[in-house]
Amino acid sequence: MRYCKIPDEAVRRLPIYLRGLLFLSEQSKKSISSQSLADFLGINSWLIRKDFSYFGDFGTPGVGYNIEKLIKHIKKILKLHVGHKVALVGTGNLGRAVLAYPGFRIYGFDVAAAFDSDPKKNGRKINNVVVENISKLGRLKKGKIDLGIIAVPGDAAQEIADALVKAGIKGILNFSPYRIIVPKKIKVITIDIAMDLARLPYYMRSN
Amino acid sequence: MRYCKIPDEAVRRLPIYLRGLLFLSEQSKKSISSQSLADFLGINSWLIRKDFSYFGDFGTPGVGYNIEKLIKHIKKILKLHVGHKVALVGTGNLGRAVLAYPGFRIYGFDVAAAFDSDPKKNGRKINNVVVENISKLGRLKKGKIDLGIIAVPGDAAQEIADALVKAGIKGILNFSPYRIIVPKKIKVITIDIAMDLARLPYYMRSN
DNA sequence: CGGTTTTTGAGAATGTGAGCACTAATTTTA
DNA sequence: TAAAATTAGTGCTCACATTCTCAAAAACCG
Ligand SMILES: NC(=O)c1ccc[n+]([C@@H]2O[C@H](COP(=O)([O-])OP(=O)(O)OC[C@H]3O[C@@H](n4cnc5c(N)ncnc54)[C@H](O)[C@@H]3O)[C@@H](O)[C@H]2O)c1
Ligand SMILES: NC(=O)c1ccc[n+]([C@@H]2O[C@H](COP(=O)([O-])OP(=O)(O)OC[C@H]3O[C@@H](n4cnc5c(N)ncnc54)[C@H](O)[C@@H]3O)[C@@H](O)[C@H]2O)c1
Repeated sequence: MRYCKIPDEAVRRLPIYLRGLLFLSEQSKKSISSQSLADFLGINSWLIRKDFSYFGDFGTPGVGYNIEKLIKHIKKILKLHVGHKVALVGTGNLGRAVLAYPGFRIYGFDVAAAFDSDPKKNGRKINNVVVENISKLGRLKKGKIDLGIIAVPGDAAQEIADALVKAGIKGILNFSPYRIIVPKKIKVITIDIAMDLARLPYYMRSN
Repeated sequence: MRYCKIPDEAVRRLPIYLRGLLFLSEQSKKSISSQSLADFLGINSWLIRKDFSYFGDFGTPGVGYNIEKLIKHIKKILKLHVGHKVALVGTGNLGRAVLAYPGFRIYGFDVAAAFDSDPKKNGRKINNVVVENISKLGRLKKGKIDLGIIAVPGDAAQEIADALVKAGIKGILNFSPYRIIVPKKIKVITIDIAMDLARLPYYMRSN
């Protein structure tokens, strides 16, 4: 199974594993069995073993997986072994929450630039990042920023996406509920909070 | 295929359809073909037809689907035909963004209560909702609130989840990156923004 | 009113992932 | 050193989801 293409669903789980392993690493644990990790994360042990086996032999039978080795490898697969700079567009309520959130750092992300069209917001400093005018977005190219977060109203999302692509961004995290169209080589992940909330009642038991 | 169980993946798409249909309805459109809807939403037409066919015959060959009828039916399936009141716990950056967001209303949600443990935040009014002390969470039962949103730091998420369940909540939207354990009949949907961002670099083309 | 176009709905084929069971490898223990 | 215990790795099966194809149904048009 080695050297296979990693299934999308497994890729989706890798950040979960990574967060758990980083936590264990901080506690100075050296290795862990798939069963213990399974109990810790609430994921079946065989699924963990299968996922890990997609990218090579890392476990030692009778012992488990070397945590540091695994962290390094998962980071490499997710391309998180190098840090990434992120540009945020839209410093409204959600955008400010993103700017203030320290939790992106464990994955090596640095929200290094922020833009807004509202002149009243330009110049404000949030978490050491100065909010620039949206017209400055083109200058991104020099900054080694390769990811963008869209937190503007839906009807502005497409034009911002176009601008980000033009500025050389390789991936976009989109919070707006609008579909955005980009060149095939650019990956877009959309988080639509209202939509996720909307499928919650479906699963409610009425009892 | 009528009266079949609807696959989870189809349920995940229903809110997308619903949003699109509500938009078209506002434009006074009466009916739409699966192909036009497909172009509009960026989803394949046969997938739309298959999803709709899970819950009955609604289309008219040669014409398409009646928009109002479809909206009503999708709402019923998602149990959105009755409005839902939502309790928010944690009025930090993300919580405040949720409170201020008007977009939940199209799905019939009303964020009707907010709680925080920080006394400095208690009593503040955000978007017509007064932030109450977390100790008041138990009183929820009288308020017909059936959904909860967790926007507290990860290490407090489990205790809040327990409190929400005790207060009679039927479903939880969890923004914290921690796993929370609840009785089987309670549905939890977790949105982990950092994790979604973390799998973006994987898809980056290095060209 | 009959032929043509549009469009649905369902079944078949294909692809993908989850779940399970078993094998093999390594360590621990007697 | 040999047996037992632990644990990783992988092949197999089943369920589910996507994709494709096509016949039947309805509307439209001349
Ligand atoms: N806040 C939530 O809970 C929530 C939930 C679901 C979806 N969303 C979506 O997330 C996005 C942001 O939400 P929000 O609550 O932060 O909205 P918001 O109105 O608070 O902020 C939007 C920000 O974008 C800026 N902006 C508008 N047009 C712009 C443009 N063309 N270029 C640059 N900046 C521009 C505005 O000045 C404002 O600062 C929206 O698309 C919203 O639909 C938010
Ligand atoms: N902001 C983001 O962009 C972002 C991204 C990913 C994940 N998250 C997660 O979302 C959650 C909230 O994030 P945030 O940025 O709003 O954090 P925040 O620190 O701004 O807000 C947390 C709020 O919870 C309150 N709180 C703490 N303990 C509590 C308790 N026991 N009961 C009630 N209230 C309590 C605090 O008083 C504070 O108001 C966190 O779990 C965070 O990890 C946030």
